[in-house]
Amino acid sequence: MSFSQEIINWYHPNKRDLPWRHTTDPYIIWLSEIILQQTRVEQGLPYFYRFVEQYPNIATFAAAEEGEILRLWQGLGYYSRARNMHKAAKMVMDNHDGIFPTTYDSLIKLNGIGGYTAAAIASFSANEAKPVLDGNVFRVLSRYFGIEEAINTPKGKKLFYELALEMLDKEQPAIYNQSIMEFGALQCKPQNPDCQICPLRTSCYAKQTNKVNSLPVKIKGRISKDRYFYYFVIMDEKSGSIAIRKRGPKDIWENMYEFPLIEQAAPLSISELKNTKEFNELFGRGAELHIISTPKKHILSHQNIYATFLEVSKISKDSNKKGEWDYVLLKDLDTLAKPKLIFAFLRDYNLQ
DNA sequence: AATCCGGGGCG
DNA sequence: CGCCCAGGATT
Repeated sequence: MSFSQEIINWYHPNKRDLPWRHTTDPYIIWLSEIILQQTRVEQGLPYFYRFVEQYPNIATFAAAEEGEILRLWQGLGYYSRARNMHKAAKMVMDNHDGIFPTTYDSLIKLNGIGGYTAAAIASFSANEAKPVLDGNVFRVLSRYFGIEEAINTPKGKKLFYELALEMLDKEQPAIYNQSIMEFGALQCKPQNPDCQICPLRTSCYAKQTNKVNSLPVKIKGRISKDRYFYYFVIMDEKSGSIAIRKRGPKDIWENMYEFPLIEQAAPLSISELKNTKEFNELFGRGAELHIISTPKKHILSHQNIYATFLEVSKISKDSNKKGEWDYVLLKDLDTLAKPKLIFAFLRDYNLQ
């Protein structure tokens, strides 16, 4: 039996019952595919339900404010996905008459949709014969066929794409694409796959040559930078407000909310912090500082953030000249999209 | 071609 | 701690 047929035969009795597998609505499939980018099914599932309920169709999604979408996305990470979805939704309303496209060539032009997602939506919603190429597919193909070319180089991606296209069952691309991804997720897992029960074990190159743990090949990487954030909690007791700022572009957490901060490349003591030019510009010389929490390590894909939260009082009257922050009522804080680091702090210190 | 962009789970 | 996850955009 062919590789493709074996994969499909494995799928039917072993597949998970996932909500986006009960529809061919490209909008619903789009929601699920963007949520699942670099995200495990179990982590994305609750977000998928919330988005479908809040925005049941493309029109309601496009009509929402970006901040509202970001707030619903809060905690899931890679927030450019949410911002790009909003742009894509508006593009569908403006350029496609509100009808979500189902062809690969139309989909690939939408913000946040690349080769993988375009192939996924086109095949799942309209059975277009385009192969998906995600982490699961790279792994299954490299192991089964013994491809030692790195999966994260242009040369490797081209090689794997050609193989993926060759293996694609053109008669049933939707089922085949689902099958090979599910096979990678459940059977041909990254770590410690149980090859003894794999239906492909006798013809699998990696299994037969004992290379399961060394495939796929991936060029290393990921040097993490250390950043030290000193967050200032400024309460206005009379109005029940707290100081908040919105992050700008070209850095992490674009358009999300946090406290006023001073960032350093190296750790500082509290007295050193008070003597910085930045501190004086923000608060003036008479301001008082009290540590709320010791440095908390927050790990992102390319950086380690060490965040210290400090309470500031007795700030001078002419502080905040540059409008670094706004005051927001504590009761309204929940409506703003905040990174995990911030909303976890608010929760832990009962400010929310 | 390389780097950036989150957060979580697992061994 | 390092690796990986239904990747894509930017430089």
